[in-house]
Amino acid sequence: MLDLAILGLLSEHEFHGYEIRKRLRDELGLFANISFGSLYPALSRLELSGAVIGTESSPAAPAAAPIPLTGSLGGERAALRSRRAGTVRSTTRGTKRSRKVYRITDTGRRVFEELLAGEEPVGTDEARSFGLRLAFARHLAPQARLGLLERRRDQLIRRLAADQARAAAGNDFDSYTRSLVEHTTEATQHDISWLDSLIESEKLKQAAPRTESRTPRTVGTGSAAAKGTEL
Amino acid sequence: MLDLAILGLLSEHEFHGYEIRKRLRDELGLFANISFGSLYPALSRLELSGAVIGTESSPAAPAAAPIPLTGSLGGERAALRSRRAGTVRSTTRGTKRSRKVYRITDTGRRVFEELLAGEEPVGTDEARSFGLRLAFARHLAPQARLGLLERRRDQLIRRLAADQARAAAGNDFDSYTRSLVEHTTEATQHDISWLDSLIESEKLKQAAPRTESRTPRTVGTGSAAAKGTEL
DNA sequence: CGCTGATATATCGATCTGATATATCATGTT
DNA sequence: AACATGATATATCAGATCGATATATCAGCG
Repeated sequence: MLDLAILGLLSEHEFHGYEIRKRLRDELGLFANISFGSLYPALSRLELSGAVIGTESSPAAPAAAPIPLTGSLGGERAALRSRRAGTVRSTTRGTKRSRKVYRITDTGRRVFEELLAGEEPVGTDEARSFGLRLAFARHLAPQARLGLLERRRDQLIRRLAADQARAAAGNDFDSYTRSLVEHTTEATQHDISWLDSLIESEKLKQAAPRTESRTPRTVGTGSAAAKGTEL
Repeated sequence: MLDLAILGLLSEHEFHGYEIRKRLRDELGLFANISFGSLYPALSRLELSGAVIGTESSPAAPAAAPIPLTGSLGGERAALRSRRAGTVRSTTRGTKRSRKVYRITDTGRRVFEELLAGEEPVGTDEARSFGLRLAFARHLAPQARLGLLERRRDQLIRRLAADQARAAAGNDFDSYTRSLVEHTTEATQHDISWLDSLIESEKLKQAAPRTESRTPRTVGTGSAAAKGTEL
């Protein structure tokens, strides 16, 4: 889960831990506020497995060139952004505090693709997981993307059936519980409608011979990934 | 969280672990499928702290009366349900497998009331937590109940602001992410409308001097007011 | 008769959360 | 100038939960 989110962010450009947390919170909003107790261990894990490389960007060591990197442009932008736009101050000293900037590796990209195209978890945080995958859906091949949407729809259909069974069986519910069950059912229905519209527009998009410009490394089609047929 | 759910269920009548899991899954639907790795440790915890008492209901010990309880009607029904309706078989041997039936204590009731009336957690599972509290809201005093609803509404208002900030800031989002953000925003708005209607009907209910019959142990604010609505 | 699936309890490792600690710097307040 | 506050930044800890797995009993099915 978190690995996917981190690699997804880092696949666009490099970040340090704190930035990752902020982006996950402010941009996606899927992880309300990733705990540092999740984030930093996850980064260590990923570094250990070779999916990312962390470069110490300490202020006390201006000796060794401050990480040239991919042309340093992405890093520069990130650093600037983290410095809260403005206050040009740079020169030599005082880069706040030593930050460890993480870069994705080729291995990491492969892991990212596997995670993204791989099996979605069922249960507790399927919603969060789906949201995350959808946010990175542009990295999926059209086929895999459609599969993602349809598997999610199936999940929701099952959930709706459960919701309705609850609503039907619960005659001894008090008014609060009944209202809760009804509201939940409606929310699920709303989710399904949304999925339907996503699926429809996705099919339209794939039917039309769109020779779109930016094709950002799609994944998922080639392999023998069990598509919707697994239920 | 789980403690509250367990105590809430047990405050109505006794259950064994497996039943608790089923009820939480089938009736409330808030915990998709409580893990046994959560449930059994939680029961042990609660037993250790004196909030519940577990009685070994082994098939080899038909001696001690199998817990009469609240007139045994509720328990009977539960037992029957768990036995999958029919096959009267009982006599001496083979009651499936030894079950440990948990009963709430007075301490447990006090803990339940504290948990229910206590601070709601912010962050990750505020939604689940609220749903759970709402399902047991009938045990709260009208004042506390209204407070619960209003605090939840405040949470959602803040969440909506965050959602809208995301939607406004995200011009570089792709269509999938944008759709996700929009859908999330709509869902939050829908939640707020729901809360509004709950709050309104709660206020109406409290304005009317309903001297209803069954007052099931309300908690929260010192005032012991009446609570109607068995609808 | 064995197979599958439901009932029932228990434990394990992994992960995630929330809290806390430590440190640097920018800003605002008095 | 002194001081507090709050953002930036990394790290670690205890506790809760999850998903998987193990074990065992029994019902229904073919």
